[in-house]
Amino acid sequence: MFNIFKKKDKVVISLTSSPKEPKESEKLEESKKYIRHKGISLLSLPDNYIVLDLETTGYNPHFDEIIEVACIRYSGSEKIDSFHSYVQPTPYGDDSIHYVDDFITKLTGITDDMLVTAPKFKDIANELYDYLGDSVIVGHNVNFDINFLYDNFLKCLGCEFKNDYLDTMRLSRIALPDLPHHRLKDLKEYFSIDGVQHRALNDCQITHTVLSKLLDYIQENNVDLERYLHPKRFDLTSLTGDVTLNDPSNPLYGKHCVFTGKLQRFVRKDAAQIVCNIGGCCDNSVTKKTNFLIIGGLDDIPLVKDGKSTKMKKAEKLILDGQDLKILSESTFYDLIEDSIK
DNA sequence: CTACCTCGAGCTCA
DNA sequence: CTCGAGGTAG
Repeated sequence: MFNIFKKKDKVVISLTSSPKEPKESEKLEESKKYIRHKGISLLSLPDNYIVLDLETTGYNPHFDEIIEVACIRYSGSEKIDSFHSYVQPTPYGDDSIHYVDDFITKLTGITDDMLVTAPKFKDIANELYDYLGDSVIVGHNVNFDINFLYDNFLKCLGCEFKNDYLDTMRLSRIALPDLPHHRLKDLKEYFSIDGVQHRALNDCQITHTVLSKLLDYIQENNVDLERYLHPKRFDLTSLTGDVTLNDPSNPLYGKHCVFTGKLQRFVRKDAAQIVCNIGGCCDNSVTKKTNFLIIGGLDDIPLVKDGKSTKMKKAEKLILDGQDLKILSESTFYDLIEDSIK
């Protein structure tokens, strides 16, 4: 099985510009050069994949550098082979050779001595690039690693790193939403996994164990990944009210309601539930059936310029056509449902 | 109905 | 970066 997460495909055609093109579009081309065209974030795996981890001198791919890289290739749950190398970053300071500061040494155990004889990234770039091939990359918050690799491959080889990837942190947040945190450390404890953290190869092993535990859990508990692969907006028409709470004397009873804008006191689904309990019915768009349009705040919402959403404009037109439709302010709406929310 | 955009909140990586 | 809650266009 091989799911694909939908993503806007911002493919940029490069270098077709002629010298006579106006400045405006040249600037656009220029800005596009800094967009990373990465692979796709997956939620399930093909048979072959590579677990990867980097140690770096910091968080920022722009200023910081890779000091260790490790990968393990798997076929299913079986380890095939691995790749490991220290990487020598550019030294800092004067005479004495310093590659990493105390904080990073303390965190990772990697010292200047270990990097003196290490290859630079450009020396391993080809071998690593070939090793990774077009395999799916697995890692914890793997975007971090992908971004470092992307920049380094681009710089050293002039090519983009476009491999698809699976992020165990994303998977964990979906599978175990009740965990307070989803750091690798937390999952290591949660699943009782042994091993010292912050060494690249160890972290690969830990990440792989986390991965298989998560996949087992997802399998056993029928976790719905489809929802994240094809996100759907909540369908208000699917709501069913509690009949015992129906209030035939309420003006909303038996009427069709639509919301626009952001409500102060509720998310829309909860407000819709209240309407349904009264005995009303909620829809997602203004139609010939609509009796009430409830207006939340439109200020923050993009594309609503003149203070009127398209729902509001449509409603005003229908009212002119004689439809039994009233536009309610948010506070009027609260007055109407007051009795039902106790 | 389906697809895609946008914003803010919350979080993890060395 | 991802998700959820809002929007629009076709």
